[in-house]
Amino acid sequence: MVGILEYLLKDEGYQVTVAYDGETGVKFAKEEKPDLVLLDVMLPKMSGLEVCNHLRRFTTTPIIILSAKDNQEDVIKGLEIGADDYITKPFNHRELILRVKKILARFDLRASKEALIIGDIEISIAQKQVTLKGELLNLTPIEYKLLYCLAENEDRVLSSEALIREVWGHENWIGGNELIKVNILRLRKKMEGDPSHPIYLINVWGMGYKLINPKNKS
Amino acid sequence: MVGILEYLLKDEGYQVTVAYDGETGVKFAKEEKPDLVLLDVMLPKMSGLEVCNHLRRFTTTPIIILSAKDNQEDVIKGLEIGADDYITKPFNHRELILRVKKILARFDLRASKEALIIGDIEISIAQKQVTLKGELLNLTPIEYKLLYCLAENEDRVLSSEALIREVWGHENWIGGNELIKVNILRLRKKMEGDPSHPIYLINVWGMGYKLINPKNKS
DNA sequence: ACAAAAGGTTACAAATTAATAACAAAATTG
DNA sequence: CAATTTTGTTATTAATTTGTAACCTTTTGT
Repeated sequence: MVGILEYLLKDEGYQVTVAYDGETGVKFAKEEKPDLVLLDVMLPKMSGLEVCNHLRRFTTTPIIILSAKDNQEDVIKGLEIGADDYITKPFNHRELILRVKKILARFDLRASKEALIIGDIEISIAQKQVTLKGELLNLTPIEYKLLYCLAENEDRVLSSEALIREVWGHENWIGGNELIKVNILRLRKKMEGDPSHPIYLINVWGMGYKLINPKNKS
Repeated sequence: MVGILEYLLKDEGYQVTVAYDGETGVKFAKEEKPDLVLLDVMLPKMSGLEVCNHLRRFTTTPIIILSAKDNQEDVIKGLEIGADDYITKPFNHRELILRVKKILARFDLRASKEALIIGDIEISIAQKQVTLKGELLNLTPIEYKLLYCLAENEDRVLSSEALIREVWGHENWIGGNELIKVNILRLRKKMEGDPSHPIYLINVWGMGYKLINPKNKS
């Protein structure tokens, strides 16, 4: 049974950790913080319902319960305790995958929305950090603000004046053009493969700068 | 249909307000701020999905979608838009009540976890104690609060200002940056193997501090 | 082609910021 | 109330960031 599930899920590209009894299951859940728990109600050492109850004390990770078709009571108890969905055995393989996907999609929605993504650039607002192709860029606060400001206005050209106002908060054109030039350069050095031929941070002559997704042809 | 639902829910002790079309539904939701919204996808004037979308603009109230069994597309769309659960028609009365209870319980739960776990750190809220790899850390009240605050926002960078507000309750930026620095140092001395090279309590230059689980590669 | 304007690059000094240590005030404890 | 612990303040040092200015390159209009 565990083997089938493991095979099915890994085949879909998920990373799977298995436990053969409730106790180790809870332990793994604590350690690894999975995105989803698949839980059989019939388990050695600790019943699936106990496990479910236990998990809910320290996490809101979605839990799907697996139970025999003739054991609806446990399903109902499980949902009461805080499980998110259930599947009855024997189950259709496709249905299982579908449910897993659905639940994950639902819970994904809450966490995301906290990032701006432009091509390979990901700006995590919560972490105040930027990754490029998964690698962390070590941006300074000014650089971060500048990039964030441009990212919010993807494809739109922002004038130096506008940037000075947005990023520095200077109303009176202090620092002027030099400030922009240097800091754009600094950003490019960190995020462009070849800073002399930028593909993300583009200058429009006489107008200002814009951030683009190089994969969007236009 | 509406009648059945109203009867079922009132029978369970819930206070129910009904609306027969999307527009008035949204209006009521704005006015009465319900704890839960039950939403049929087939509605006059405004589709259930539109209503869902609209509600999500001003509230995080849990939303359960009702749809016919042969209309799974709308369910998926609904979940994408931000619904929390769905029930297919025709539905089992007991199941409906269960789902409602479960959703309400989950949204209640957020507040009342027993422990926060981040890597090897376990913060027992009831006991106000912290263990690292099972060993008890002797934290002072301020240190505990600081760690707790950071743990609640795992991975999220908190600025010194935010921490001063959350931990000390000072609105007026009293104590300032120094206070944070020193207390971060004190925490690190107690919980980091090598306080000079922290693996949990990380600084992001110019931004603030965050607590991370070093086992989560990212 | 040439000058003017705009953008790119480099180098450096001033200003911030973080880590750390030492000390004094305040709060707890017995 | 004295002793201990906790907490806030200040000072020092090292590292990092940031603005400024000088200089070079590209674009544009004549």
